Amino acid sequence: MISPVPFAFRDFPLMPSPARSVVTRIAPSPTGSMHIGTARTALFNWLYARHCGGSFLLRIEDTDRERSTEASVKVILDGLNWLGLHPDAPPVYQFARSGRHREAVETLMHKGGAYRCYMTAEETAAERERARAEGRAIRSPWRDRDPPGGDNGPFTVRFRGPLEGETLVDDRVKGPVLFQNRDLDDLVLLRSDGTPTYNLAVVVDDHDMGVTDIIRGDDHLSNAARQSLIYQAMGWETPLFAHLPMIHGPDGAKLSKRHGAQAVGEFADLGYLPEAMRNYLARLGWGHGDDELFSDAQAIQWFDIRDVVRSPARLDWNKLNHVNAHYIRLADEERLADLALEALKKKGASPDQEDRRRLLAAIPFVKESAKTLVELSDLTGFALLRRPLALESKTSAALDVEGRSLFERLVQALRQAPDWSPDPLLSALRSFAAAEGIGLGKIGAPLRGMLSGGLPAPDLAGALTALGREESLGRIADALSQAR
RNA sequence: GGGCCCUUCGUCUAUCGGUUAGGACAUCAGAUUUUCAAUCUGGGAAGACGGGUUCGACUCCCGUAGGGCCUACCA
Repeated sequence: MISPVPFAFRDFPLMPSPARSVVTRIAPSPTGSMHIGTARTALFNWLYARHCGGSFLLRIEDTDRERSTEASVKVILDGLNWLGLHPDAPPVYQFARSGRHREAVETLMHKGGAYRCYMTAEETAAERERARAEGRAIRSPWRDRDPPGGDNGPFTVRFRGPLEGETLVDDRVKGPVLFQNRDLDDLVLLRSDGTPTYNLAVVVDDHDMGVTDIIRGDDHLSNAARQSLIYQAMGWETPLFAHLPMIHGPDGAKLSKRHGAQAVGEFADLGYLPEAMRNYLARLGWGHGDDELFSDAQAIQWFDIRDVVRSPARLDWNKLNHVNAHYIRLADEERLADLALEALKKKGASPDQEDRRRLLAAIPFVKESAKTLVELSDLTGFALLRRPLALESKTSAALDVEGRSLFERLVQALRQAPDWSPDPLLSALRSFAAAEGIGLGKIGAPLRGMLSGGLPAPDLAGALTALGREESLGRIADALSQAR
């Protein structure tokens, strides 16, 4: 159970220019993890708000007291924070506003827009079955009954929707969508325990929060019709709707655990950078010509709700990896070192300052090829090994009498290098091979083995530089004496 | 069952009646080569199907098929 934190948005001047500044919101329910689709919806709301110079709000939809938990609220807050999508005001907790919701229902009852329904759970279930069989919406017998006198037992409050006519949802991504009012049922506004339901609470909160543009998943498209009716009954201006297609797994089915990841926290653990997620997610369902890799500033500048795609998209790990690799190359090396350190800790290691120093030295030589932070930390593993390294058999095999003397000469050549950095080291290696009349491959493989102990490593000059002069020569010396 | 939404290369997408249907990821071939990767060059790859409308349809309309959402005192 979460303890609601009351928040009055009147305290926060959200609309500096009250005229018609854009207000968007993300409204997740804290009932588990934060789905990647929710993250994308948040991203689009954020991009749109930023593009329009409006505000982006967060509302926690915790009216389901059974399923809402405080831990899930934290997951949402952490997820948005990690993604860098910071709301412009403290979160609104929906449950804390239930008094206001009841007040709205009260108003609606006075206007004749709602009524008490005394159907029992069994009666409702039976009516639902009948309605389904007859291919019509569920109807309550209490709709047109005179206000019942006496005690008829527990009741819900239902919306009295129009039986005729039609409701247009002029969706900005789906286009105009027409609903026949007779197909819409009288939804429950207040449960028999007096708590408000979702469809009522969204409308009241969105109105009170001044939300001008509702951008959400298209699983809410038909709800938009019901909600429009409530706005009208309340005499409130209906916001603009934009319903985003959903994100599916690589196989086109609803994205779930079995597709590798589903929650934003999992993507973080898998080693994806938040800026890569923003870029990739932006391209899922939205595009700006042929642009694939772009900054937040560009996305904000370019974002237009009219360019949002109508059809659902599938999560593509290959492309995500590609985008992530791009941002790893761009990332600051100190930051990457810290992130790689975290990845190491998650694997159970307990790296120290010396490890961080070695990591940082190696990162410039591996950041070009790492697709994720996990890979990045794997690729730097060779640098973290402590002397003496265990040699692979194929390495020691190359160190027979002849091999040892070859590498002793190589050590001399390396010592002559004017500077311990990639270019001089590479030319030292090349001219040594030429002087010996052998190919680089002849010395490359064993040398790599001596330096990395068999772990993946960058190119030779890079590996030597990453390790530094002392460590490199030390590892070679270890190997030579070991092979003796 | 009813209502609604969706359908361009394997994937993400461009096209907004007239294009050799473009790009990106993936894939294949080649180059490079000191493992793996990265990188470079090149290739293959698409309008679900059937009807219309039109001089001309990926683009507009209708139907079919296939996905999806809603149809809760969940959100």
